[in-house]
Amino acid sequence: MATRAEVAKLAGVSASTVSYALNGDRSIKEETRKRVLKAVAQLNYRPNFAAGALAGGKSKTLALLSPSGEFGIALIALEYINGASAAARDRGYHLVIWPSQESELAEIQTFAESGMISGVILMEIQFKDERVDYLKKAKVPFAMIGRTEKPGKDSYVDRDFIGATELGIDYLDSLGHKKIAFLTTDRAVGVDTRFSSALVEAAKKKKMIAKKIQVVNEASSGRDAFIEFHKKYPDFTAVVSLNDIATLGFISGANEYGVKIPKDLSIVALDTPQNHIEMSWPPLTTVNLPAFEMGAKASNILIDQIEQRENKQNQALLAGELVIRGTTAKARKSI
Amino acid sequence: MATRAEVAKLAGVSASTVSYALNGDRSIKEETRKRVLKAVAQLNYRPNFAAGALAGGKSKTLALLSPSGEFGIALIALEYINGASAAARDRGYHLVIWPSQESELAEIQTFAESGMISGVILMEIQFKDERVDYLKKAKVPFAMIGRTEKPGKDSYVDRDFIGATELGIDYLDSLGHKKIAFLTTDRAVGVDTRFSSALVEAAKKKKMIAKKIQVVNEASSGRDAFIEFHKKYPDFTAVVSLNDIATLGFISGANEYGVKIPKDLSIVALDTPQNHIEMSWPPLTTVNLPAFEMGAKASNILIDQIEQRENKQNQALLAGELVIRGTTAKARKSI
DNA sequence: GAGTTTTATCGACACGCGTCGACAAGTAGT
DNA sequence: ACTACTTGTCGACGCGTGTCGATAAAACTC
Repeated sequence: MATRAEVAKLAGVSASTVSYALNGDRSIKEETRKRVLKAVAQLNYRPNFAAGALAGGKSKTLALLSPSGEFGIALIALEYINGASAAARDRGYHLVIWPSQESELAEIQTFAESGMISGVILMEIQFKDERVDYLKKAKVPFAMIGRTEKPGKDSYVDRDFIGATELGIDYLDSLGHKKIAFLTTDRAVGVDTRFSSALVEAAKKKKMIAKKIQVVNEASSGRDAFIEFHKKYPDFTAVVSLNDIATLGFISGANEYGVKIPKDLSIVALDTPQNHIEMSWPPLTTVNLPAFEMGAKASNILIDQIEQRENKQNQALLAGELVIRGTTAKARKSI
Repeated sequence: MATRAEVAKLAGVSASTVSYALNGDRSIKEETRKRVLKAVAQLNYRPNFAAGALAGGKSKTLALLSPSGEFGIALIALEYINGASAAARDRGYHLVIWPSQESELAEIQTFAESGMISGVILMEIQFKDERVDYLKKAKVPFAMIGRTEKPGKDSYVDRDFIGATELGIDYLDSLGHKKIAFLTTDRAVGVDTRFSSALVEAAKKKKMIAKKIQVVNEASSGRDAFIEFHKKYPDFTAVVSLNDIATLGFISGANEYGVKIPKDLSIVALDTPQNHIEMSWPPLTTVNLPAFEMGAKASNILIDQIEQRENKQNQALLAGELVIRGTTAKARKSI
């Protein structure tokens, strides 16, 4: 592999000039720069990663902390990872996946100090999240996908819950649905309640009746939810789901009981990653979760922060778009 | 962050002695080593990553090439990533996710040469895979999850197709199923045919009738498959599925047509990642795909290779285990 | 006990880059 | 014409580690 010195020789300049020509930290005559770039291309030169990190103290590597649950990384994480990884690459950074237990939190700091890592992306943020507190104390730059109860000035990317629910509700309203139920996992006050309270608000605006059905993140729970729904709200015509896996179970339940989707019952899913949509039949109408974009945005925000562009926006909310597929239709005339 | 020099001073030895004490490349008096380790612990010293890479030419970083399909990283990839990442960490390595287009293949080589990457893990291996050819030519160490038609001495981890299908078939046999269908995506000769031909063999051994139903990797295709199955093979009592997503559609179809699972029809899925199981109702009986272990094994094989432990086994086949859940029961008495 | 090998340690250097200070040449202001 | 900047370039140094050669001490050999 070519080194800086070789490029310098070929271009007839000094080694440091090559550096400046490439990084643009000092003014360089345009003609010289061109000569350098030509030499770079000719030799297929690429700055040595380790040397750069050593000399400059910048590793250009981001860590994505993934709380490894029972099944490891959560499904949705895939698209975050994809987005974050692609955006990082576009800016000359790398993304390493860091399956983390809580016990390993201290390790992150050590690695950050050892130059391995420039910043951290966190997912599955809790209302109160000790990881956030820790990283702040340790002065490791970080960005969240999701947000804590009071994010303050911390960097984050999150869903625009209000926008997303309104997209779904307004669409159901336009189809004539007036009595709906919604599936949610929220138990106590926490991250999940952001969605359900936004939904209640949106429904109220449209003068809909919206009843809550509690689920957990399992297909079987979705099926139970259908049974509950079927019994308690026989005259309801639509369901909004805030949990992707339960949705699939819910549809199974409907199939099982002979309730036709979308003729008898419409379903809109609000928090379903792209990859899950292909797994349902009929294909789900969703307000899609722009997970790829969220991951990408998280990377960009984090890199801005690392590079000290403090003027830049470091918080973002993304709503997603309504994508009409096969689980919604006009409300059947109410009984 | 503490440096090697500080550790040396505290331990009362030279800097190089610290190196040798930690890396064990030269003999060190046991007492000295202990003193060094104590100092290391005391200062919470961790060798600077970049410096190590620069001096030693070893970056201790693995790249996992993920062919970014339509939806980015494939679902199953998650567990591979988890496993590979965890195993890498245990051996002091890092795993970066590399969303790759074919066009970027050359980039990998450059990065490998620039010291950024020590080796590559490949997934979604094709029978003929140009990436494999490229990496071999470029002399970048690599390991495959899956394998090419003729892997030769290349490192790989793959499923034990024969073992996995036999587990599934033998179980169905023990339940009295004698006429089965199987869902598969194989069209031409390729990776997918490994599974179906193993299945045909296993069925023959048990004197079962096994009919093939062609699907593609979509839920709707699985539903179509059910309809085909229902019409063509009304007296068949079991289905083996080799495609996870189609399986879910197949079950939807069964629900829709009032065919009760497992009473009327048993289903065994052979290639279903853990994360998909939770999405079906009833819960799927599977021969589980040990994806985490496969990822971990791939890391370990690759690291062995990078560190030149050539004596070690560099190919492995994993069968998985039969996990009985809710989609299998004794065969209904045949008509 | 002289010669030889082994063990344990040290000092020095190289890896390739970022960046600071120096300096020559050019430009602007008076 | 003198000073005061600015622009463009270079040489030198340091980042923290791996590792080679040298050396002193210890352990064998006959």
